[in-house]
Amino acid sequence: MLELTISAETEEPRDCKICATKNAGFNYGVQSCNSCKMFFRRALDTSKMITCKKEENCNILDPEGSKCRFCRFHKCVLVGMKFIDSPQDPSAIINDLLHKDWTRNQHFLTGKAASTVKFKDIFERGVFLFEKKSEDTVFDFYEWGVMNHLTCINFETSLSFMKYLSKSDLTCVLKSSHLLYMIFVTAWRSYTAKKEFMCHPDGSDIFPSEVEPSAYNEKLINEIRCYLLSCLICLRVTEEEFLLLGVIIVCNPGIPDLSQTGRMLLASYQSMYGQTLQRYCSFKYGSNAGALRYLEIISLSTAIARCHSAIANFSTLFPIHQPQHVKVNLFTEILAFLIK
DNA sequence: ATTCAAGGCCAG
DNA sequence: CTGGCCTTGAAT
Repeated sequence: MLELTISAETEEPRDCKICATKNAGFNYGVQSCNSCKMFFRRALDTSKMITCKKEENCNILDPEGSKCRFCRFHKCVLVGMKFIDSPQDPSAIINDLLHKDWTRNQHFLTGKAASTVKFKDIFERGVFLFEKKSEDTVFDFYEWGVMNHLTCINFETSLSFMKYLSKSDLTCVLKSSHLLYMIFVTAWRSYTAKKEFMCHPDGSDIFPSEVEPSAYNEKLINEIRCYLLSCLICLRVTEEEFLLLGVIIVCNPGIPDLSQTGRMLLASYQSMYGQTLQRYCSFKYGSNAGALRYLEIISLSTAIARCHSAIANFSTLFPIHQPQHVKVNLFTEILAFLIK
């Protein structure tokens, strides 16, 4: 009787939660064999993309599916393997973001989109090719807009957690979060240039020149131009706060259509960046004022969402009020895809 | 954590 | 078919 209970309890739960090998140990917080531990460690180490050649649902338990690195890695995540070293050094995280953001801004200020860029390539994973633009190049609204999209997407996809996401999850993230992030970047850029309304680096408008402001509700136009920017000015947002809130927005796990592993991955990274922001705030403002400050910065995302919704309203009204000025180009294609 | 031999995969 | 490169799992 006693013997039966022991054998029943000791044999089953010892299996590796990923590949079902007997006599698994305990690694990364999960019952797992040594091979899966090594596999997981290596998958985290490499900066290379891991992809599935089939449908991203290979069965790790059958010998055929067990060869798929993507599906094995995602099963590791699914059964709960911890993939973030905790706790992370806040200054290392911030420095990494500073560097990525600097690169984004350089591309935006000095580059132009390569002529080969097509709409269908934009939301795929990969590095965009930017060409140097000459000193005397003058961008119109649409050219600034395309560069803003491309450089922001390039930044977003360069974030460390993006390489873990499946193709469809990557598309979900970009489709739901990219425009919010780009709006925030545009407001930040105008804020650092000490402007009182949103504009491009050369001071040109964030509306196409053919837009006739009097055809629209003045409140709507002002909301897009000024509301978010006035929040940044009012809060005197620092660069670190901008960078961290930016990634917190990009790794929002609450967006629709994500796979379960995608949600878990994003949630962990969002929490890591959130903790970094908390620690930054309490370091900079003291622990009491820091807690309040953290909430103020987080609540900026409401202002970003408000601007986003105003832009969505505007782009619905534009073809109604000024149908003769509707254009089809790369910028309007991207916007239509994001707002639909 | 690092090292190593074996096996798989791809290009020539 | 062959050689080189990469991944893997077990041993150190």
